[in-house]
Amino acid sequence: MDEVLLLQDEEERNGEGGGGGGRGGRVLLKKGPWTAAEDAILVAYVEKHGEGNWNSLQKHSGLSRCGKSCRLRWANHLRPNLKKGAFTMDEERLIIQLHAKLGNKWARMAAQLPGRTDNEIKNYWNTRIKRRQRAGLPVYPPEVQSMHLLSPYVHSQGDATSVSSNTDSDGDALPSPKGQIPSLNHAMGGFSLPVVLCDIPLNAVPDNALIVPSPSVTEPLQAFSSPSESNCYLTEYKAMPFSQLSDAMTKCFELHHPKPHCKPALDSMLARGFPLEPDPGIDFQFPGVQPNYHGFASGSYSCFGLDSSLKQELPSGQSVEAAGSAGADASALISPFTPLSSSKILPSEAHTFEHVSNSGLLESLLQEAEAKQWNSHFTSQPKDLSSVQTLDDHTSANKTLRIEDSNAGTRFVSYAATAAIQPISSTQVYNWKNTSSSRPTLKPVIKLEESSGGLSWAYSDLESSTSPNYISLYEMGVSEWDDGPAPYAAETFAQPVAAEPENSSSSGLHSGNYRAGPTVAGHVLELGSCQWNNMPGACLIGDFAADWRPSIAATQHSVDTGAIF
DNA sequence: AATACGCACAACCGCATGTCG
DNA sequence: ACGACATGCGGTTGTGCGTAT
Repeated sequence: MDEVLLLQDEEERNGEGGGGGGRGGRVLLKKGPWTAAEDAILVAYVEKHGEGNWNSLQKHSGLSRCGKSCRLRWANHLRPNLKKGAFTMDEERLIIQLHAKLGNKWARMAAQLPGRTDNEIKNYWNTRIKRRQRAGLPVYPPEVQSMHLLSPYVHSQGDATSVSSNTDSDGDALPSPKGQIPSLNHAMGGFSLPVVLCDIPLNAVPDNALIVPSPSVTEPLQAFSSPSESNCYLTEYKAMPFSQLSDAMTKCFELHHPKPHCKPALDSMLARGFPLEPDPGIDFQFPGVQPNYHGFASGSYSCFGLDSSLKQELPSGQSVEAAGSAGADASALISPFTPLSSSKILPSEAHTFEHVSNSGLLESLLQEAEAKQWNSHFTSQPKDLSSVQTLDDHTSANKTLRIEDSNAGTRFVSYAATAAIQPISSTQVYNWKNTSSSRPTLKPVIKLEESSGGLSWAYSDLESSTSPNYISLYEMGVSEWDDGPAPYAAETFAQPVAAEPENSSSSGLHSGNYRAGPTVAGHVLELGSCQWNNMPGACLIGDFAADWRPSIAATQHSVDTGAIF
């Protein structure tokens, strides 16, 4: 290779800052690969004088290299404790996770990979990872992808959906996503479902819940990062496209689920949780086929208990045997909770929770719990969930059960259903609860239409609409929870600011803003926070006509979709 | 055998930031 | 406060090698 000779004045023009420049006349600076002799000179100099003063090094070592080049050579190749060779699996995993978290902050990533340089990591990413894109694979593995789908700094580019605070908890600037979270969060409204998931035996999961615990998440939500004695570890999960569900699901459980007692339920969960069989006439491979149309299935469920450090005692007589009998799912939901500690907390002392929480969402959730005043239904006799859901709270997508058990301590169980409204390529989706091969009956519950006066909504009997601007929400799989699920699904959908939907037969036209309900999307899009929405039970899958897309893109910050129990 | 291509790696370049006088 | 200098970071380009055609 030819040597490239730079004159000193050229170097200055090249932004070297003139380090050592302008003082020694014309200096020939070599470029290109380093020779062993040059390396030896550099190593000897650094060993004698230490790192730094790179321009001085250039002047005094006899190397015809600019200081910058010396620093780079030292940092990337010559300094001690450099780890050579291919990245290990662990390192690769870490890189992916770090990149999902930090973006292209190679130096920060390198700081967490001892012996590795930012350049190495950068090269790794630019080659191996981008190869995935060429192959049509997601940049991130599904669990990581979903994990960060709704990270507060993830934007939908070019629209009003930015939820970024632009700073992380340390106040550091967060990277622009620059499409790093690609299609999953595109402008159409990649709001989906963040989930806080605790250690819940899978057999506690309702059939119709779509739960993908992702314990690979390395950073538990702050509010519950250390429930020392409980099994309440928290993980976060975001919804993911149908096309990735099965894989991710399997991986998450098989690879990561740390609680052996959850294992036995895996098969049944998989079996009953994912009969997402594509209609022969419908292409569900949307990400590749129709990049603008994605379906998200979402559902989650959370429970969280109090750590014994809270030291709250439950007075005698206020215990509950949280066992269900009236409804199979209800009992399944509640009874399998493994005991926490002996900690107790009174409803009136729910604020105690706040000291472990910095989440406004959680706060409201707890307020809700308090508002319920821990009704006597639940303290005295087995209940099915529907009896606990009697509170007419149309303002929240979350319902919180307070479960107090003299043995198991106090738990809050929050559950909700949230619609993951995405444009999908089909007008119909499947009820994954239905394990038969036949298509379940879909119940459209809402029809949204845009008119000059704003958005109008109506309960719809149509299975699908031919209107160019519509959203139909299909209720999916809540029958075991409630005999008549449609009302609540409808009631919480796109609530107008000034008026609640009146009843299940009403319809109305509402101009102006629609209040984003406290569902996931609302929080994500408005507050940039999404940590405390949890939903099991049902998911609503929206059908979007293609023409709806621009409108939604413009209004999704205020039009929320969700369903509550 | 010649060529094209992809890949991995190394190095460079421009810019931003920090430090110091 | 300002400028000069030093350093660090991230994007980009260059190079060599292996493989496929």
